Amino acid sequence: MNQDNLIPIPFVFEQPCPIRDVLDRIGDQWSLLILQVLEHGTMRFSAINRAIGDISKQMLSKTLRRLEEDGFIRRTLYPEVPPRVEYELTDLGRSFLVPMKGLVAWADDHHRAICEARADYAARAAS
Amino acid sequence: MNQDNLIPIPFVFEQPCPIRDVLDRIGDQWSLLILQVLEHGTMRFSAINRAIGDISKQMLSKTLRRLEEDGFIRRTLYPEVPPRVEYELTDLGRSFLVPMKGLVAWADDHHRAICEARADYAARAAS
DNA sequence: CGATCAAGTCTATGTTCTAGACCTTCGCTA
DNA sequence: TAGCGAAGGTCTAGAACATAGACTTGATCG
Repeated sequence: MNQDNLIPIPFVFEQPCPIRDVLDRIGDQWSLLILQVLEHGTMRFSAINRAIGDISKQMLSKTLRRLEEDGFIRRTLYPEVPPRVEYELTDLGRSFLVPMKGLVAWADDHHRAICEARADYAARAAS
Repeated sequence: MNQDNLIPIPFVFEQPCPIRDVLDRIGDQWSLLILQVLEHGTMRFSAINRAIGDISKQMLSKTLRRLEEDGFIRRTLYPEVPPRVEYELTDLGRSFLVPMKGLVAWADDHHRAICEARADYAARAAS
């Protein structure tokens, strides 16, 4: 019935799995980008919006809320008119930047190789 | 018209941006998970499927194709019946594991803190 | 009086993901 | 000899999610 005893699988995620839990939250289109932007200091909603450029306000709002929920960022509302809201990294968020910078550096270093791989793939697909 | 000269923004992504290019591809629900699974060696389609557990075949197929396109993994088809297809990391893919392991280690180390942050947030939301 | 600001939310529309049926070709079983 | 199951997918229908853009709120400016 189950193949697992016939064909051994080298690796299976236990469920629930802490890595998956974190990666599922952080591994989306926008979270890493937002954290990267906030590295440069406290920022207001619209400033983050403009820094990223092509994120919708709804998605930004939702992602910020999730990052706040997970303790990566702190949200401070100043009840002025018009309202002012500032976002900044928490200690947890700042500590996350360390492994993330490794990822970003890798991306920077290997971007050319990836582009070449894409060109190769396209060339092979065409033939 | 444009606020950028009135309110300085500490950070703006240039477009096109290599970091965004890589992060947009790798930063999805499944790519990191698949690469992590493949760290343990060459695997067949259905083995990856079972290792991850809750990915749909379509998504797995699509994500594998994208990873292959970007040069992270190599796909080898053995024209037997039934067909056998094996996936393995390329050198590029393996080099990516280095920064990724940092991320995974961080996730492991800080999972508890994140869970606490979530509980705090829920408690504050309830009150 | 009307426009404008910031930080969102709401809505309509469009894109993407999921679950599950289906395809192929062969060997095995009944 | 008819039918089943295997592997690695693809196809389809429906659900979930993302986007663009209008709308809100209340003080301030012209």
